Amino acid sequence: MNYWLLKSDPETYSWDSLAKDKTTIWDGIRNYQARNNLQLMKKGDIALFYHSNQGMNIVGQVIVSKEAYNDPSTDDLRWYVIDITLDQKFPKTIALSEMKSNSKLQNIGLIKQSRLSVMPLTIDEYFEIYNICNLK
DNA sequence: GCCAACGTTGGC
DNA sequence: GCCAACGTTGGC
Repeated sequence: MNYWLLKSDPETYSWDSLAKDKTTIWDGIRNYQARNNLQLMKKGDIALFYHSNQGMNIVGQVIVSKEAYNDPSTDDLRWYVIDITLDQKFPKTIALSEMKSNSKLQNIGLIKQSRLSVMPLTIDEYFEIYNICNLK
């Protein structure tokens, strides 16, 4: 089991859209590093869902429901997609500013490489965020 | 709306 | 293979 973080501009595809769809194809990745990460994702892996530009916070988590396959929205065989399925909306969100000031989260791609849209998390990083988002 | 960071493209 | 020019992303 591995842990990931997926970034989405809510103007393009928001958590609310996923809440209606339940499962969606994660397409449009046109960056090699993000693509390489996509290809490493296994069915059952968990990904935190981050809203960029508007919100700038983590709102919930999803499960990888189908592993990487060729992006059907293009003939270009370089690009891949996965399917994700809604898992859980968090009771509490965590903002980018909170993550930036959390000493345990200084190495996550969100902070170190702000343009990367698919990135791995360590187990410790994942649970640090998960626990904050589920605090009573 | 601005701009830093970064990726891509194309001329040489 | 280098690098300037350009485009895009995303935080502020």
